[in-house]
Amino acid sequence: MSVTVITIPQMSAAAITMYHQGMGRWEPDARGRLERAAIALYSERGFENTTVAEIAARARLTERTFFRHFADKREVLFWGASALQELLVSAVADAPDSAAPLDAVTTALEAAGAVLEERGEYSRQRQLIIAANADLRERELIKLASLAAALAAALRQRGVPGPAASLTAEAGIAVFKVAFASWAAENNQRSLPQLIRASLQELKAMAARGPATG
Amino acid sequence: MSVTVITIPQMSAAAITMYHQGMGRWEPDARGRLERAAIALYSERGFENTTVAEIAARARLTERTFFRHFADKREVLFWGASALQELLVSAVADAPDSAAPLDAVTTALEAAGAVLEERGEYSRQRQLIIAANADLRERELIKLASLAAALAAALRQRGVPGPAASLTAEAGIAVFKVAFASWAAENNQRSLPQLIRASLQELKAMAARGPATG
DNA sequence: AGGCCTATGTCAGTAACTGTCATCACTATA
DNA sequence: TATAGTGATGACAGTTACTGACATAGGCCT
Repeated sequence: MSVTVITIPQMSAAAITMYHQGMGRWEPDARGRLERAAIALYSERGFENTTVAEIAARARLTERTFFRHFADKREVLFWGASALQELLVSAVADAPDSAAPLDAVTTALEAAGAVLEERGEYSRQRQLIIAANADLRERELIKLASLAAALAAALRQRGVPGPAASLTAEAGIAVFKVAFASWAAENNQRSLPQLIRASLQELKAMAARGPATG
Repeated sequence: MSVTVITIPQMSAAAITMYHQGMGRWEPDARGRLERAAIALYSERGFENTTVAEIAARARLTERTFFRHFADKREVLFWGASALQELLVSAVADAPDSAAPLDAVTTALEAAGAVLEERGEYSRQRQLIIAANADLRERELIKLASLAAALAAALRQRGVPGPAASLTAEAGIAVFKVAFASWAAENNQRSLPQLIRASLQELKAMAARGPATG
């Protein structure tokens, strides 16, 4: 049983500019080179048909160095999720006190959706890679689950009781999933934040309907 | 790129009883022996600290045979999910036409919950193993996602439009997750179906609240 | 009797990861 | 200015999950 902790090597900006003056020991931005090489290869020939050795070779590095930067072969596509998670959590924390829990979550998701839409090209390419492979879909789900847990925690900070917080967060993620799927499917007819709002309305309508309401 | 299809070897009941009369070529119920060995070892020393070779050895079989019965090391704990999924889907299909989508889903989940509660001891042991390992949690999430997809398809059969069906199914799964977590946490104070009903009520209340209802 | 079927064994191979130690440009300090 | 770190990478061996190909030998059918 061993837990590997990944520390991200950082090369100073000075070192990067100095390299081209012949000063650096290594070509700069190893992590970025690995990431670009991986995404290119995953796109070209698929995730399963790409070996870590090939990624490293294209980035002019060794396999060992790949695993120093990324915990595993999948994580290349997911390490950015933590930044998005922080964005979401602070958006929920900053929502006005008057906002209902579900609305606070949805507003936060709209903001995140806007960010994703800025990186539209990258987002779609990444989504294609993930959709094509079962292992990657697994990883995506656990990232979303972690997002839901973080949102639930943020809601509890706002005074929402435990189970309601979990349920609201999970429902918010469901809203996001459905909206994102529509966005990826249709060709930019509606923006991601718009789709998120629409999906939320649908959730509310669905929950309100039916005989056994209380 | 290769997809391995697992065909489950079946030994006839006759062959099983005949074995103890010295007739069979192999000890019977290889699959069951592998499953029991795996669960025992996962419980004793954890999933990561158990090798497939050890499981096979305890079951008096080879590693290769393990992979003929289970697609991978995790699948031992999840192959039963397909039966549960079929139960869920047919319960949704059989719900009365008058039932609202979300209520049809929840009723189905209550039935599944009752089944899980029968296997209470096994369910809890399995849950402990899964909770202790990230890879297993990933696998569980994708099984739940597949369940959600199957439920959504069943709802569409009932005439529920696409996005609403997805959203209802996802919400149903969220309800189930929260209820199951409570059930595993508290000591049999409330039954699983009861907890599912309570969780559903909470979802409905949450969706109804707030200013931006329409 | 002969031949097919099936569950398992045997064995060799690939590729994802991990641990350990060496290297050597850069940096801080004496 | 010598010297002692520091940090990112390389080199390399080892483990383990998984796959493919072929062998084996009971049971069954004709």
